[in-house]
Amino acid sequence: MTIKDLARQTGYSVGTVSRVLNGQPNVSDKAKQAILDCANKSGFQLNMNAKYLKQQRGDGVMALVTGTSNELFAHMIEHIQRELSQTQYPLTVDYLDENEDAVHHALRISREKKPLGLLFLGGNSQMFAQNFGNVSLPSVALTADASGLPFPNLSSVTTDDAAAAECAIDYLYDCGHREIGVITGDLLVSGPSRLRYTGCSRALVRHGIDVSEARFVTARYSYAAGYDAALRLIAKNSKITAIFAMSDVMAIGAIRALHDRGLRVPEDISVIGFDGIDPGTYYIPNLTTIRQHVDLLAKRGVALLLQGIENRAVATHETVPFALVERDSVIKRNFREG
Amino acid sequence: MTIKDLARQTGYSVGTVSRVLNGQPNVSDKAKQAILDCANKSGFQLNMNAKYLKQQRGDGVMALVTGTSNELFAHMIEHIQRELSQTQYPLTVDYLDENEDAVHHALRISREKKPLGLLFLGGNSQMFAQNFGNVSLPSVALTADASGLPFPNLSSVTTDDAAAAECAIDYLYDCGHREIGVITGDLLVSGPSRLRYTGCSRALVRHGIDVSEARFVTARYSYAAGYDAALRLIAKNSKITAIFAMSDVMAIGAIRALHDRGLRVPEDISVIGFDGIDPGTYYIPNLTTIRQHVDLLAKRGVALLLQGIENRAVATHETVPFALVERDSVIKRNFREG
DNA sequence: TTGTACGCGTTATCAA
DNA sequence: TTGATAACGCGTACAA
Repeated sequence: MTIKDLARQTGYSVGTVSRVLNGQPNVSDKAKQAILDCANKSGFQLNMNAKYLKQQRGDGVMALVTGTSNELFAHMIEHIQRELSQTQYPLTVDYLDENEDAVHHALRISREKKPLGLLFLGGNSQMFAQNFGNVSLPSVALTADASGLPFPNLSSVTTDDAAAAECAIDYLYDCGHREIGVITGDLLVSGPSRLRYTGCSRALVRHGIDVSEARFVTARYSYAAGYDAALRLIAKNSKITAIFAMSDVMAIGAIRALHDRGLRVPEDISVIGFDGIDPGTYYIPNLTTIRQHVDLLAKRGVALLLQGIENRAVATHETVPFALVERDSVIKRNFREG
Repeated sequence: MTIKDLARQTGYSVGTVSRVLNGQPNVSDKAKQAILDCANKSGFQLNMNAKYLKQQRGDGVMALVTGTSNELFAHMIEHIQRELSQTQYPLTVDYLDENEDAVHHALRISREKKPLGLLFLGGNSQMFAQNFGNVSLPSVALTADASGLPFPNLSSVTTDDAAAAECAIDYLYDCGHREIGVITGDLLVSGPSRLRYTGCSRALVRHGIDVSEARFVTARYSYAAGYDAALRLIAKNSKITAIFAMSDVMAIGAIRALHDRGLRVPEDISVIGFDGIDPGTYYIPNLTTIRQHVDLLAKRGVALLLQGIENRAVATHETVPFALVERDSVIKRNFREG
């Protein structure tokens, strides 16, 4: 079934059929009726390959999500969808593997589907630095800070990761914790992790706590890695009374590990996470965390993208508020020292 | 950058360039070198629209995953990937929204990308029943039983959901529970849920427990829905000592709800889940569950697909073993009655 | 071993 | 308001 067949069956030409199918003007109601009827009856679908091949400019925006099962991004996509549904731009989402190069993919997409704009969820800034120069579409990076990058068409919206991490450490300190451990993401590949590390250091120094290597362990963003990391951390430093994990997923893995070692959370060790995803809400103990403002991230991201598309606005870099969510995985210690 | 440009730059013709890019024979090493060099240097990428449009038959298989953030399917995809990497068939994965029609999408894919075979993860059997007649590619449904359907090109691999649910109820019974509640999926849309319901009934009847409406509540497969469902269940039937939730996600939501009502799990109420996904492993209490054999599901699914592709084998319907994973969310009751 | 030319299904331009 | 026809970028007979 092609538009050619539709044309033959209805007695019109492919030109007219195409115009009807794309809702273009200058078609008689009679033709529209006949063609639409026939299309529905036969379950006709346009071949997008041909459409994209011919079309020199699409009409939607595309979101590139790096890292499949990522709760945070999943929610963000929902909000983006909602924002975009207020506009005329359809959204298409592509899911990429953790280790795929989002920018590389963006290049292909630009040529093939020719969207009006690009939304990057995740992906590390090194990718952007290296290859983004070749993409010419208005783009915005969500949760990856691009403010240091020299691209006039790449905006970004992020949580202030450094400040947020600082807030987490401050909170632990205020609860009386002095021996604080941190489970970080991979500082080499994750921009947000680096920023959060910076925030941690700043807070620790400010409180007169040494920023020794013994406080930090690195992990991938998974339950299993968090589990493992917690074990390494308490092996390295047995006096720890509180842990800041740079994601909720790692925090949950960590709590489980402590539990399996016979340590109670929060009575023996407190744990604070980062992100504010669903599973933390349903965990026992209810996970104390720094919540990223997912809907604002989405809302501002879409707004900046539209500005880029409609006003050719130059790249802007925004930061969005976060929130400390006090729940049950951090406890106040009785402390004598201050 | 098109193959035309590559041809011009290297002095060869588009025919030769195309042959090189597709690794076809009858090309001089010299030409191969020159063209590949030039392609790499310029970061050339084939336009897949044009490729698919022209190609009358692809060379890979496609997996259609219904329901984005679904842990079970995410793992299954990994295993499928692994299986397929042993073969010559590249895998492409498409993620569909919960409420999209996978078969509809399959139809489009068949025409546009022309894969050799289709793998359906999720999707309900009503879709298959209604529209699958139009797809002619060898296909296999994973976790959706298609044995009742009259399609010679649609195989299926499932866990024996009825037996598995029966096992869950038996286990609760053996642990001394008599007042058992069940959180089901939507019986109207979910085939597996219906089968599990059947298994539940069978086991309850066998144990002389009434199959009253008061034991059952329906929920979507989410934490929040599980939470809500547990509340409804204990409101309906306050004597319940054990709950079988038809997914781990619902089970976790349920445990949280019970916890918030001041009920301890498993001391006051036991909970058993279904699936065997990661979060259950890291939950506290460690979630007792019926584990689906994800890697076998993947392995057999791929095997059946290959048989369909390579031997035009007629559809086969298999069942794969499950496992009762005894962990900490179910407790043995002291019971007097037997 | 290489080049030429046609067609995949659509959009878009131009003439009718 | 409609119809013919030229692209879009590629694969592939077929000819050279």
